[in-house]
Amino acid sequence: MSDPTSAPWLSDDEQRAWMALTTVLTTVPAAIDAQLKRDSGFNFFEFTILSSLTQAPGRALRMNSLAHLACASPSRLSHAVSRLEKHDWVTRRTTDSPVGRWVEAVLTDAGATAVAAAAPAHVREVRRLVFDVLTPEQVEQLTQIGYQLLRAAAPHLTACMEVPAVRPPT
Amino acid sequence: MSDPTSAPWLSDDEQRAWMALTTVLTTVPAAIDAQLKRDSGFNFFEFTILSSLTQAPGRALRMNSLAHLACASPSRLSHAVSRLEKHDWVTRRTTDSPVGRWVEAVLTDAGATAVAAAAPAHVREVRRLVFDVLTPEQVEQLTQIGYQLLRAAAPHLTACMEVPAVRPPT
DNA sequence: TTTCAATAGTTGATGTGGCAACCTTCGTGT
DNA sequence: ACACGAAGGTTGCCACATCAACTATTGAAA
Repeated sequence: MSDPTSAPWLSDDEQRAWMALTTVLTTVPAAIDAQLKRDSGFNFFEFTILSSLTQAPGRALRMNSLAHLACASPSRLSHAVSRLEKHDWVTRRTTDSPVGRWVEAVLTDAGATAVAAAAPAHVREVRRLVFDVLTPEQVEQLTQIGYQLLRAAAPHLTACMEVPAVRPPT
Repeated sequence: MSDPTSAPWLSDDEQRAWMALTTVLTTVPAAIDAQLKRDSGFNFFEFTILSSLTQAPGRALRMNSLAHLACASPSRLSHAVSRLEKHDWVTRRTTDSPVGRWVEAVLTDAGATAVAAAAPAHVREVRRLVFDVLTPEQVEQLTQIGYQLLRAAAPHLTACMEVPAVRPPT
C-alpha cells in the first residue's frame, strides 16, 4: 500500500491505529469535560487544579508548581485560576518571605466542598469510559504506550506522571 | 489504597494509566496541531477536511458526509469550511437536483496543492510522535484499546474508523 | 550603582469549538 | 391547499486556549 520510494506513508495497520487514536483524542476529553461541566460547573482542567490543591499542605500551592502539576502553561493556569476565583472556589494570595515574593492559589472551603462533591461522579465516568471496557492487561499496555508517546511528544512533562490527580479521602 | 466501602476509586495501576492517558490527550493533539499550523497554516481538523476532499470523486463532498467522515458536529464543520474558504482552499457550492438541494464543499486547486505539500511533513510528525516509539505489538494493542474506548465514549462515531484520513498518492 | 538577564506571573487579542436558535426545504397527513 | 415535523445547514454568542507583550522582582555582572 505504501510507496516507500516517495515518503514513509502509514501502513494499513498504522492507519487503523492512527484513526483510533485521533478519534479517542477527540471524543474522550469531550465526554469527560461534558460530565464534569454538567454536574459540577467546572471542566477537567479546573477539576485537576482543585484536586491538586486538596492534596497540598495548607490547601495552597504556588502558581508555578501548580502549572507543573497540571502540565499547563502559566497563561492557561492564570486564566483558569481567575475563573475559579470568580466562583469563590479559589483565592490568590501574595506571600513575602526572606527568599522572595510569590503568588499562591489557595483552595477555599467552598472549593473543597465542590471538588469533594464532584469526585465520585467523575471517577464513575472515568470508569465507565475507560476501565470498565479494558482488561487489566490492556490497562498495563495503555500505561506503557502512554509513557512512550509522552516521551516523544513532551519529554519535559514526564514529571506530570508522578502525582496522581485523584486520591481517595484519607 | 482504594477504599472499596465508600466509592469505586482508582487503583494505583489505574491511576498510572489514567495519568498517562490524560497527559497524552493533552500533549499529542497539541504537537500535531502545532506542526501543521506552523508549516502549512491549517490545523489537524482542517487537514482532515482537505484530505477527505482529496479522496472524494470530483474533489467534492456534501457537508453532511464530510461531517461524518471527520467525526465533527455540523457547526464545527461549517465554521471550519468558512475558514478554509477565506484562504481559497475550499469553496461552497449549492447543488439542485431532482431529489433535493444540498451544499457541497469543493476543494480548489490551491487547496489540493496545499494539502499535498503538507502531507509528507505531517506523516513524518505522526511517525515521530507515535509509530517510531511503539513496537508493532503496541500498535496493535493501541488499535484495540482505541476501539474499546470509542465504543464507550462515542458509539455512534464508530463509522469514522472505517476510512483512513491520509492516503498515499495513487 | 547601574545595567542586564532570568524567573514568575498577568493581561489582551485572537482563534477555535459547542450550544442553541434560526432558516430552508422536504415529505407527510389532513 | 395547508399545517406540521424532520433533516440539512448556518449563525451568533459564549467558553476556553494560545501567543506575544508586558510588569515586577531577583541576582549577577560591570
